[in-house]
Amino acid sequence: MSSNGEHRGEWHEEQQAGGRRAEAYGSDVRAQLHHRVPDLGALELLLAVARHGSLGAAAREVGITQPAASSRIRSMERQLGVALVDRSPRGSRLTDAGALVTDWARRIVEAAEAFDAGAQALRGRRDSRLRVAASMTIAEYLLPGWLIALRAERPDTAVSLQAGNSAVVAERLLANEADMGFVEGLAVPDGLDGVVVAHDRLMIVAAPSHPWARRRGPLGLAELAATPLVLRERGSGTRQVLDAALADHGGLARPLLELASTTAVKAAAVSGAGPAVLSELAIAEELASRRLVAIPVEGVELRRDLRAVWPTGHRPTGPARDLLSLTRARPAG
Amino acid sequence: MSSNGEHRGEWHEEQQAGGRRAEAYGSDVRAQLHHRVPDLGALELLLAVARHGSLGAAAREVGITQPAASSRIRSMERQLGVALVDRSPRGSRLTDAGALVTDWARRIVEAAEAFDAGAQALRGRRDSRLRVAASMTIAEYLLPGWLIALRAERPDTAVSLQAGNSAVVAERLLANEADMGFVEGLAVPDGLDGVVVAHDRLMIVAAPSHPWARRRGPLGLAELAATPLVLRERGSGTRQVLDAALADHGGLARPLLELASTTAVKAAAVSGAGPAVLSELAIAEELASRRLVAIPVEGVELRRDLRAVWPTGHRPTGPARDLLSLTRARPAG
DNA sequence: ATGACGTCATAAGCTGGCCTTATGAGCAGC
DNA sequence: GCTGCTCATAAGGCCAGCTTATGACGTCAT
Repeated sequence: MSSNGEHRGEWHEEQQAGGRRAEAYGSDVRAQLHHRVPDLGALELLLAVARHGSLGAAAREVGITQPAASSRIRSMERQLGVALVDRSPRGSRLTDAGALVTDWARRIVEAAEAFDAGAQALRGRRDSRLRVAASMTIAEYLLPGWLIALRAERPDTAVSLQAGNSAVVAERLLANEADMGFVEGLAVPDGLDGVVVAHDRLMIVAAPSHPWARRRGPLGLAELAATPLVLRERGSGTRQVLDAALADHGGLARPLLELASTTAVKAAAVSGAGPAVLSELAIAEELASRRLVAIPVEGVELRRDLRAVWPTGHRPTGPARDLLSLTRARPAG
Repeated sequence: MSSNGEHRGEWHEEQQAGGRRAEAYGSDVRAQLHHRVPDLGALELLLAVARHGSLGAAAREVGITQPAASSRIRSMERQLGVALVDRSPRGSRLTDAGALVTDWARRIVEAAEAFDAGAQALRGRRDSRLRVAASMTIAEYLLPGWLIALRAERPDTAVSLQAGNSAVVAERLLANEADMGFVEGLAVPDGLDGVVVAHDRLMIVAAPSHPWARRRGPLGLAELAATPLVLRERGSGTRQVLDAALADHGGLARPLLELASTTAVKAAAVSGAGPAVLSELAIAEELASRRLVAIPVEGVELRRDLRAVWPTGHRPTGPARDLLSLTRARPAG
């Protein structure tokens, strides 16, 4: 957040043209996503239609009446300008375009599920059956998925989440204010036991337009160390790992940009500011869609262990064990 | 969806104190995501608040008034049961929980952007400046990201999209009803030229609970061939590649399940039905969150080339070239 | 100190979207 | 032809979210 506020800003100037309603909305109402994307309810309904092959059945699933579903799908088709379902007296099937739209919709709904799982844990009461404390990276990228999986297996487990750095996690666990913790970093904090549940690899990434994206061989360490990069600020977790790994290669060059959040670094890299170093967790989607390209580097593995932790001697039991078993890394590489 | 719905409900009971409503909706209203997840407009507003550090400024960005923003954020906090922003007379900053929620929200908004980019192209008129024909896999997973990137670089390029198999893509191109195509598969259709823009690797995946997820070494080819898998139906693109690759190892065992869509295969695998074979594009997120685990296999690379194609001799120019340059794979492996 | 400008909150009123119920029409199978 | 499924249309109600108008609080410059 913050920090990447410059290469935007061209476009919300005209929005305030001022005046009343018609003007207040400005001429580019449609710059807002939610005017062009159906709301979650409609998307859920569409997925239900895809599953059931019937508007009425879908309506029942989402708890509305058939006419409501009918009108909602219709207005979604109007909004998108695309026919989504073929209606017939014996049911409704998705059109080809509808199938595609449904797939895209599913991604939104999945993201919403992760949001929900996370938010629910964040609100979680102290009396939850499973109180989790986790580092930011883990809470942000991994935990929602785990919570969804946990919910699928043990629907009655109420989870609460507290996010913070390793020290906070340790403190919570030792004060018995959390049943299980997740930390990233090189060592297990004092007083805690733990197991590695995953590895977070730091990757060198660049926009596809960057020359490095066209290299033939992997990057040499010296070259990496000599190139100004987009980085998190000194002191951050990822920066520590990076500094440590390159210490005996002369250390890093002066950064091209130092930004305060993972998101800002990512945005800078995507927009072509320069090569950046980011957790693979943060960039899975950008890699898949080729908004970013991973640059192989010779001779370093910038790995960081992600661990589940608990107070020494108190192996997790009950819900905590359920969660742990979901997250266990497979032993081999 | 479904599955949960009981261990909550303490706190938005009172929101609809009204009598009849409660019944019309049925008792498990809250099973629906959109009752627990703020709508897109609210999420966009939250992101704007994060960027600007001020409710008023955020309100201006999204084109509403400050009181509207204030009330919207507040009701989002009520809905989630979590304080998201610290208000002060000199601005508003996200709380820790708010930062986390904002990160989760960003994923939803990004998915919505992809949806929007795709839907817009799908609706696109024949007179668009760039008419694209693409295979399903590419249209589903890759194209939205490319379109977002293209829009960022050339905001005035109107794109239209037609999805279909290789034959359809070829036909469109040759009839000059498309300016550029994308196909997956082993060969370039007759009459077309093309370049490889990406590689789609088929991966063997299983739920983390599956024994294969705990193997030490990679899987042998023979063992793979002997194990019933969850697969797409015979004739599908992924199935062809798989059958070809394993032909000289005795071919595949009888499938455990044959399903009609990638989504269905994925769902079966995640739910632990058995190991499945899926495009890496389809499972990036599941791998990152460990809902699925990739099983390394000895001695095969199930690769499939993804190519940009055009009628022989008509190298892409103008908008088509812009798009192509976004998608170009880097030469090395 | 005092006013100007920034922040956010509260109150009252309008409106549009989405829901409901009630009804009708098309097609399949006994 | 009846029964059961499908979807569509019409009329009416309610609520969420918007607007404008106002007030209170804090900071900074005069």
